[in-house]
Amino acid sequence: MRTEKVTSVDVAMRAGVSQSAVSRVFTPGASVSPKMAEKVLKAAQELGYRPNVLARSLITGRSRIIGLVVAYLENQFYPDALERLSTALQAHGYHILVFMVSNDDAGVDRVMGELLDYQVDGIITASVGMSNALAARCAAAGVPVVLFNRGQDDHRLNQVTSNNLEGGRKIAEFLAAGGHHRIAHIAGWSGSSTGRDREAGFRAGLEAAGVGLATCIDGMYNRETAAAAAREIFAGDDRPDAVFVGNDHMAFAVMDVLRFELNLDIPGDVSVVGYDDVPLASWPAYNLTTLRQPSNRMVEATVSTLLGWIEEGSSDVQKIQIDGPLMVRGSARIPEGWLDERL
Amino acid sequence: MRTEKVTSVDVAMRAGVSQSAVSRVFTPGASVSPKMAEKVLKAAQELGYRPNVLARSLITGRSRIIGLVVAYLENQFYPDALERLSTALQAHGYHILVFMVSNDDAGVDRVMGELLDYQVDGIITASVGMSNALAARCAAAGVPVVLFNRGQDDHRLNQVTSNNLEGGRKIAEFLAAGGHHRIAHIAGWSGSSTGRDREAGFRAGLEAAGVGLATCIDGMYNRETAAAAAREIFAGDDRPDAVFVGNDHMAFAVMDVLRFELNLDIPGDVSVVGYDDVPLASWPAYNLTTLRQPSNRMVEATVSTLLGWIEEGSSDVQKIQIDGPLMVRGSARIPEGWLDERL
DNA sequence: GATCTTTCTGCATACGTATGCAAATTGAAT
DNA sequence: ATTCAATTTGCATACGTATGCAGAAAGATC
Repeated sequence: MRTEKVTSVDVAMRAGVSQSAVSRVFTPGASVSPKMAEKVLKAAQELGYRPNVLARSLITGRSRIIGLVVAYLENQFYPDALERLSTALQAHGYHILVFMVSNDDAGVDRVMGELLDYQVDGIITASVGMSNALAARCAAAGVPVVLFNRGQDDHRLNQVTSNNLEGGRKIAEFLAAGGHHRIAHIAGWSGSSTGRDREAGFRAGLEAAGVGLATCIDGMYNRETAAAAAREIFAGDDRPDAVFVGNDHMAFAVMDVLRFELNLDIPGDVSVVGYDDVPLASWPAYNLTTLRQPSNRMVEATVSTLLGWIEEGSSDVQKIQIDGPLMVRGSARIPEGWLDERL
Repeated sequence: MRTEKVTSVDVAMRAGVSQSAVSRVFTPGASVSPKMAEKVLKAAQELGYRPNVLARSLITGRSRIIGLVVAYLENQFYPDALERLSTALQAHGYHILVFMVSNDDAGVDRVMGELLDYQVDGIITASVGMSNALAARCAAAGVPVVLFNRGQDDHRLNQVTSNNLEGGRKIAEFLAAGGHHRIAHIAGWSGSSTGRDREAGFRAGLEAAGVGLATCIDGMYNRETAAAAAREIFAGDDRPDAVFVGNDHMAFAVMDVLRFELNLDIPGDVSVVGYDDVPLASWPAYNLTTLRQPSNRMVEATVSTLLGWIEEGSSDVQKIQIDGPLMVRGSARIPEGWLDERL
């Protein structure tokens, strides 16, 4: 069953030329005469030859592999991003090697070793942080890193996020304008920059509008935790009339609790706002008002940053924040005249 | 910024031994004395040496890379499977290289070339078919293939699916027992074995129960197409009282149309049954009755088949079908006594 | 046609590792 | 201590490709 591979040497013999000639024909921009190219391509065709990427990488030092580190794909935002990233990189001749990881330092640490073993040309972490020691190791290995949807202070790490502060602020403004009085927040994981920034922006926005924040619980970006938080917050008599949930994935769980366990009407009794605008948010069953993270533009920025470092040897660290619009739908009361103003 | 890599030669020099000794220390099962191992590991530690997987692959002929071909990650079933596959393979020291592809022959064809260029040890296609020419090419290259959630006649291709025929039959039985009279089917893509088998099983089951199939439209595994089909089927006066939708992903779209466009009650006016049991199906907003594809067991079967071929040189082609239970929830009328019988 | 440039080709070597073989070391057995 | 077997080690080479260098071929110029 094991099959003899056809190599550049085989092609060279068949075409009656040297191995280097074959190599050059398959190396864009190398110096080859038209008739040499023709001979070689013909022979290659006949033998079914294709260059061995791995062998090539050994000498060029380029593997055309990008390592993607990701903690979980349950939140629809990430498969969506993965699909876009993969497609975009594929168009540039790169491919994604996937590393699933538990989102703690030990897990990331272990995986990062394997990652470097594969001689990846670059690393994207999706919603995963990185110890400074690791950042240093990647830098030492000459492998550029882009944190996707996660911020971090380290001066070696590129990062692409939405403008979470501003996003939180917009949502506060929207809810305040809607005349809500008791506003709650089920926050994103406080161990993540996204969670912290959205909360900070939200708090700042409320303060600016002169409205207080009634309650705030960390939802850990987890469905169960968020559901439990919702039960707790909405148990008492003077329940909130609005809640901003740190991402859509949790917001769906919260809406399920409010509607099906507590029999509350959305948005009649409570307004719910999420963050991300995953596809599901726009499906009628949820119809969730949410702040869009423009994943297409985030992916674009991620890819161009990464390729800039890899192919053009760039070395200025990018900290890119991308603004997204509030997608006003039916899960939250819409302030008088709000939609008109924005047309 | 480019950094000199530390190689086995560097370690050898530092430890005062030969390069081959270093190699052996890092090759499980090789013959090395304890004190040699100690010396080498110490030097390796100090220099931060780790073996280069790519260079290793050049000589062993094993890349420890599995190519995953996938058409789209919108249907939650696939990110879920991807996560499980990646985790399982990681535990065996393999990693997944992702290839996104449009689900037509040309797309698959193009991508399969790139795939082989990377010298992958095996290929998994998720819900993607493969021309016989391609199957032949992979066989010729000695690369085993497992079709995940897709059947195909080719005798060289392993495949792991749920028992789609039986699943379709179970659903028919359930709907018939529920006393439905006008039963419709929005089928999975007829270009796929899963779509065809589920439909065939469903038809057979209905026939066995003496109930006719009112309408059947191909939903192409696509939300929009399925929604359009629902509008068409449920437009007239004598609308169906039940519909089996070829997968959950489409079923959600159908439920949205029924509820929010046509103001029908589920399951009061119409029963809806899906296929897959993705996580979303159990969320209260949909609470979808559906046939579970046990993705954990499907992944297990896929991984063990693949590793059997790769590591033990197995060569019997597996066509594995895994039975799944019907998850009875609230989207379809439950036949009298049905739940009791099954306890 | 002779000379000078330019373009093309082959030779040799390098990338980082694994492994067959023979030499060297160790240990056991006498 | 001597012999023999078993274990460990180093040497040399191979994997499949890219590339600097020098020589060959092909054009360009007069």
